[in-house]
Amino acid sequence: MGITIDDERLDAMFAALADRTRRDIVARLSTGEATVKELAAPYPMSLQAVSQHIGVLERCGLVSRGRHRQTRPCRLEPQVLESAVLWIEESRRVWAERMDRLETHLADLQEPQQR
Amino acid sequence: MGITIDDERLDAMFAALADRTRRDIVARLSTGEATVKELAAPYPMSLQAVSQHIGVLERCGLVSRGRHRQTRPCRLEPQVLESAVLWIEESRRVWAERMDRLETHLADLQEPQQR
DNA sequence: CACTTGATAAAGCTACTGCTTGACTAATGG
DNA sequence: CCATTAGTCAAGCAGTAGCTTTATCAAGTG
Repeated sequence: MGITIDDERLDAMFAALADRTRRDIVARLSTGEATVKELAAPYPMSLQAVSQHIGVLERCGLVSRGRHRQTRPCRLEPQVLESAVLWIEESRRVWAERMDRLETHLADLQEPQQR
Repeated sequence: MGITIDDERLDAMFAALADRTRRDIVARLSTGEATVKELAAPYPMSLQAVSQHIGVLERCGLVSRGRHRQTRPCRLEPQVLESAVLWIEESRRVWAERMDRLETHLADLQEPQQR
């Protein structure tokens, strides 16, 4: 029971976000579309390397590429970020509930039974 | 400006969560402490492999290991999960704000200026 | 047409990951 | 004391990730 999110998608998404350059690109795209060349400009690596990073983001659904003249404008697809948040929040929820029960239990022990 | 979270920590955390076995261990630990042996039991891999996975989770602050008799009870440290959620929510917030402005702008274009 | 620009494809190289096995340590129990 | 249990350490190996360089393609521009 509980929300089950596709494991392969989570693998790919977390792996994609585990790279600073790719997180940077995601943050940049959250402010609007950009071409590969524009995205590559700030980095000391080749355009090809950045294109490969975008490929990783595209494969896990975080980014999509369109076509306009010779350029391939990239845009963020933020919906899938939701699945990562859902997974994290689920673990935190279970842990928090357990801590609540634990505190209640400890309080019960401390306070002698009133009967 | 805005919240800046330590990049190395995010690298390590997202990389740790990019593995199904490790996500599984995190989920298991959200329901309570467990020893290495207990955590390893469900998996077809060696105890050493699971111990290494726990090491990865420990290095990024998601899990801590205590000592009790011969065992090393592991427990979840869910606070650091917060930084991952914060990073994701920041990108989504920026994107959502931009979409709001875009909608407003499009509405302004559609509706002729009233003056 | 040839040339430039924006981008992908493919091959190769280094470094790291996930796993294995074998050896070791540390605490408990006969 | 020796044996067992729980776990770590270390070496090795196959597979992958992140880059590079070279080559190629596709869409303007002179």
